[in-house]
Amino acid sequence: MTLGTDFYARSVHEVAHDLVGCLVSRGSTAGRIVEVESYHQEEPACHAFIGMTPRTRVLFAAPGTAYVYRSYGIHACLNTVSEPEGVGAAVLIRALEPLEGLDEMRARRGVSRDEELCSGPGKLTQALGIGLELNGSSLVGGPIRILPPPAGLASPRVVRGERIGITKAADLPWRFCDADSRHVSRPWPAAMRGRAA
DNA sequence: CATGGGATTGACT
DNA sequence: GTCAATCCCATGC
Repeated sequence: MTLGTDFYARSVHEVAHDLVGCLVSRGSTAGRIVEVESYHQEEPACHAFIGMTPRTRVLFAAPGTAYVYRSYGIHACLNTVSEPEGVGAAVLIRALEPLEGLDEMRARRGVSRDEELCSGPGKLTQALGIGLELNGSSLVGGPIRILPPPAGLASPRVVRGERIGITKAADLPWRFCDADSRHVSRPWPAAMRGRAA
């Protein structure tokens, strides 16, 4: 059913790549992952770079744990803790294609267009009703569930590029997008969309 | 104990 | 394109 612990206990970049096309489900809402970014403790843009503190504790927890943090004092962002336990690494879920519970999402978001519901890390947590209280919860049988891509559906073309909105280590190509989705937070320049990663 | 910054968003010029 | 809102927590005195 949901992706298991072994799926997350790998290189965080492989996990990020493979998460594109998977489903995120919470309550009666669900969406398909179309954009992610990977973060690793060895690199200064990662919250775990400073080591284990009360704030970063969850990043070092068991693979398959949800790391939810507050961004700019306003938004919640959802990550999947990856790599073996003790390594601080996670994949930030940046955008979804809404699939189920669209009316509930519209009510929570206060907008109606499908493309505005989950096209950003702070937007999708609001649309799915994910708050800081879910920090540290399990993605393997917890209130948030991540499912493999529906059988029979073509695998997405994944394009790779630089991460968005960070000031440190901004040159690392650790952002992964569905090249053909209209639901990403920032559309890729058409010229760069030609080749899959 | 005070201060500063941030993996964002939406409104406005 | 610019900019403010808003809060947790790491850091430094």
